[in-house]
Amino acid sequence: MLENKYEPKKVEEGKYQEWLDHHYFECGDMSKKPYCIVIPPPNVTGKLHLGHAMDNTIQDLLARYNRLKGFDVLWVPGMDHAGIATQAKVDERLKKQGVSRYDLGREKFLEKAWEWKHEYSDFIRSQWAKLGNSTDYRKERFTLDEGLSKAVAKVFVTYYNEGLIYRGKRVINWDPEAKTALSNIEVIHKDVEAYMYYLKYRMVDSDETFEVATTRPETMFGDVCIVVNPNDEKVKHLIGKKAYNPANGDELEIIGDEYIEIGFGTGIMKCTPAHDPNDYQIALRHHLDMPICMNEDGTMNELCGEFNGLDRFECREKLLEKYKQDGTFVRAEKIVHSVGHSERTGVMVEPYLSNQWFVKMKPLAEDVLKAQENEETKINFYPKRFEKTFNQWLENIEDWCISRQLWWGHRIPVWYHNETGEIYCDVEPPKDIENYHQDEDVLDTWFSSALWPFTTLGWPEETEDFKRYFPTSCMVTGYDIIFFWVARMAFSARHFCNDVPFKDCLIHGLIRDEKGRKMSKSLGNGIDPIDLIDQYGCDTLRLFLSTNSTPGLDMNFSSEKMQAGWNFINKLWNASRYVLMNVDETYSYKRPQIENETDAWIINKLNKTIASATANLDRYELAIAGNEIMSFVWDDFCSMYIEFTKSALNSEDLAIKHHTLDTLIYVLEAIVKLLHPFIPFVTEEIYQNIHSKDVSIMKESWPEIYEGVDEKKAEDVDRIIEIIKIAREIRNENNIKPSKELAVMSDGFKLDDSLSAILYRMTKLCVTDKMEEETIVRPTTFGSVSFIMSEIVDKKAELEKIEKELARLESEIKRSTSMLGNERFVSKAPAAKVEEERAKLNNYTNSYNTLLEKKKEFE
RNA sequence: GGAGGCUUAGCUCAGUUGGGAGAGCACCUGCCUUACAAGCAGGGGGUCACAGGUUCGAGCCCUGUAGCCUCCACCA
Repeated sequence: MLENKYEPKKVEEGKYQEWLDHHYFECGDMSKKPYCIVIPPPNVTGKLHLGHAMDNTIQDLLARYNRLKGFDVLWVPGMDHAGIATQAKVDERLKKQGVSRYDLGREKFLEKAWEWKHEYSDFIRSQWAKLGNSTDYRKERFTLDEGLSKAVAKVFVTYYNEGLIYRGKRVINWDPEAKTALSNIEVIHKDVEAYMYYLKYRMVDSDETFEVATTRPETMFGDVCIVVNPNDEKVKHLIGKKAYNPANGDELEIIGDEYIEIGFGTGIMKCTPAHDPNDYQIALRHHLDMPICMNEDGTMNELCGEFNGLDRFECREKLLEKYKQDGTFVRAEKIVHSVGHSERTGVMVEPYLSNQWFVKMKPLAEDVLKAQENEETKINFYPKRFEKTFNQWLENIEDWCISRQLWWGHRIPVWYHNETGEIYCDVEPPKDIENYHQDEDVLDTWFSSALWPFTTLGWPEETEDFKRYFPTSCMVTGYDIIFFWVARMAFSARHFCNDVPFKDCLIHGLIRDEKGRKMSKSLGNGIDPIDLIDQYGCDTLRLFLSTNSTPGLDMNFSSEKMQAGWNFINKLWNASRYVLMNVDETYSYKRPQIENETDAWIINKLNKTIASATANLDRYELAIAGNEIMSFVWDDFCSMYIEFTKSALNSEDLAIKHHTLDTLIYVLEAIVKLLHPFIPFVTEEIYQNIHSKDVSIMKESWPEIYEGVDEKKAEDVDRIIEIIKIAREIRNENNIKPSKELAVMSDGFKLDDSLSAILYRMTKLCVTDKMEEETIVRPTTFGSVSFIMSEIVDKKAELEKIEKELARLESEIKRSTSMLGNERFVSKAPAAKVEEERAKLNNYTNSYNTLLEKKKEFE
C-alpha cells in the first residue's frame, strides 16, 4: 500500500542501484534496431550545474522512450579533459599549496592533474546517478584515455599528410594569464570603455608634425611603419617620408596601403605587425619586420627600454605620463570599443605573433556544406533554424589554431630533428628518438571533442559498436556550442567516416535564474541541481526541465513550477493509491473488455493521448507531449474517470468491481509507461506496486492503441460531462448542496438508463421527462437541458443569466450566419468545416428560441 | 555591419499542418465529497506589440515599424 503523500526520497532510494544491478542500461540486444546517443562530455573541472541537468534529462528521456519503443539503446557516458579549464583549476590548487607547475615539471604536474580528474569524475558519476541517467557505464570514455588519444594522433597525422594541418607564424589570440594561444571562438568580445589617444609624431626631415590615434600606445615599441591610404588627398603626400616613433625615437617609414579607411581618425595609422592581425597583413604585403615587444605573460620585453618588465597596462600609463611631459600627448577621447577576452581566464587577449599549428578549414567546411544540401546526407537540426546558424559559420570559417601551450592535453604527434629541424609526424615516435625532440604543445581540447561521436564507439578500429551504432541517432546540446563542437564534429565525421556524426541534432537553450539572468559565479545566482533533487526529488526536477521549455529557447528557473510539478506527481501518486487500495485477494487483473460508456470514453481518451504523445516525442516536442499526458492524467483520468468508478468499486457485485479495476489498472499502467521517460523513479515505484518488486517498467514496452473503441459511446460521455459541469455551475450559483438531488431533462439528446446512472452518481442528477415545476434552461453543444428547481432562489439573477446567454447566442448566430452567407466560404472551405458550421448554427438557433421562450417566465 | 530570437491574462510562459485564445501561479465564491486541502467544484480576467498584405478565414504565412535580447564580424 502506498503512503498517502508522495515522498520522493523514499521512492527514489535504491532504485538507481537496482537498475544498475539488473543491467537495464546496457545495450546489445541484437534482435532490436540500434538507437544511440553519446553524452556531451562534461568537463572534469567541477560539478554539474542545472544546464547539465537539463541536457541530461532530455537525453535520458529519449533513451528511455526509445527503449520502451523497442530499440536497442546505447547511451554512451564520458567526460572531457577540458585542457585550459582543468589546467587552470590544478594550477589554482597548486598555488594554494605554494607551488607552481614550473616547480613540479611536466611529468609531476600531469600526475596532479590526473589526481584531479579521478576526484572529479567520481563526483560527476555520483551526480549522473542522482539524475537517473540510463547510460551504459561499460562504454564510458574519457577524452584522454588510451583509445581516444590514439585516435586523436591518427587524425592529426592524417590531416598533416593530406596537407590539411600546417604550422606557421601568425598573429593569434594569446591568453597572457594561461600563457597559451586560443582559437578565434575562445575569444569573447566585450564592449569596454577606453581612451583613444591622439599622439603627435614629428617628421625626420622637416618640422612638420601629424597626429596618430591609438588605443594601445604600449605596442608602439613594436611599430615598424606609419600607414596612410594612397588615395587620401589629405595625407598621401607623406608617403615615402619618415617620422620618429615617439616611444623609442626609431625612424618609421610612411607607406601607402588601401586598408586604411579614409576619414577615420586622423587617417594616419601606426603599424604593429606582431600585435595586431590587420597590421600583420599589411606587413606581409610590404615585407616588413615583425618585432614582438611583449613577453608571454603580458609584460613588456627588452625592446621597451625603461619599460622592460612592466605589465602591459602599467606600461601604457607610464608611457602616457612620459608623452604628457615631452609634448607627444595631444588629447584623449573617451570611447567604447570591443575588446577580446579569454573565454576561460577572462583576461584581455593579446594579439600575438607566434608559431602555431592550424587546421585548414575551407575544404573541410565545404564538404559539410555540400552534404547539408542533401536530405539523405545532412544533419537535421531541431529547431530547424539552427541549420542556418551552422551553415553561415561554416561558410565564413577561418583556419583553426589547434596548438595550445599547455601540458594537460594530447601532445602534438610531431618531432623535430635535433640538427636539421626536419619535421617527423606520425602516430608512433621516430625510431631514432634520441635524435629528435617532440613538439612541446598540446592540442585544443575541442580537437578531441570533435571526434567524440565515433572515437567513443571505438574508431579508428572497426569495432562492433562502431559498425552497429554509428552514425548515432541524436545529439542533444545547447546552442552555445554549435560552433565549438557541433560544427567540428560534423566536419570530422564527414572527413573520417564519410557520414554525419548524428542524424538529428536537438538544440536546447540555456537555463537562467528566476529573473531571467544568466546563472554565474559572480552573481552567485547559480542553482545546484542536487539541492533541488534533495528538496523536490529527481522526478520533479526532470519534469520541470522537460515540460517547461520550448526547443531552442532559454528558460527561466521557477520554484513555482517546480512546486506545480511536485503537485502533479503527488496527484499521480494518489490516483495510483486509489486504484491499488481497491485491489484485494479476490481480484486478478485481466485485459479489460469495454463494457460501458465510461470505459469507452477513458480508453478513447487514452488512445488519443498515446497517439499524440508518440508523434510529439518523435519530433522532439517533449514539452507538448508531457503536457498532454499530464492533462490526460489530471483532467480525464483523475477528475472524471476515477469519479465515474467510485460507486462501481463500492459495488457488492464483484464482477462489476473487478471489471472496473481491470480498466483502471489498464489505464494506470499505460499512464506510468507514458510518463516513465519523464519521471522514471516514481513510475517504476507505481509499476512495481501494481505488479511486484521483481519486475521493472524498464522492461516494458510503449503503450499501444486499444483497437475497436466505440466512439459513439465515448461521445455520449462527453455530453454527460457537459451536463455535469452545467449542473455544478447551477449548484454553485444557487447555493444548492452537492447532496441535494436535482432533476434534469435533455431535449436534444436521449439520456438512457446507464447515462442517467452516471449523472446521478456524479452530481445527484435525476433524469426526468416531466417538467411540472419551475425550471431553468441552459444551452449546450447538443441542444438544451432544463433543470427543475423546487424554488428558484434568485429570479432576477436568473433573468440576467438568460439575457446574457441570449446575447451570446445572438452574436454567435450573427457570426455563423454571415460566415455561411459568404459564398466564398461555402465554396472554398473544406466541406466538413462548412457542415460543422451549419450544425452549430442550427444548434444556436434552437437554443436561442428555447431560451427566449423561457425568458417570458422570468419577466 | 550581418544573422537570429522575443513581444499572448496581474506574473511566468505554452500555442504542433491557418479553421472560434490556453496552462501554472495569483485573484474571487463555495467545499475537510471515504485517492489527494500541496486538494475539490465554480468564477472573473486578453484589440495575441503596432501598421499593412495574402486568404472565405491570420496569434500562426508575407512586408514594414517599434521595443527588448542573443550570436557573428569589427577600423587605428
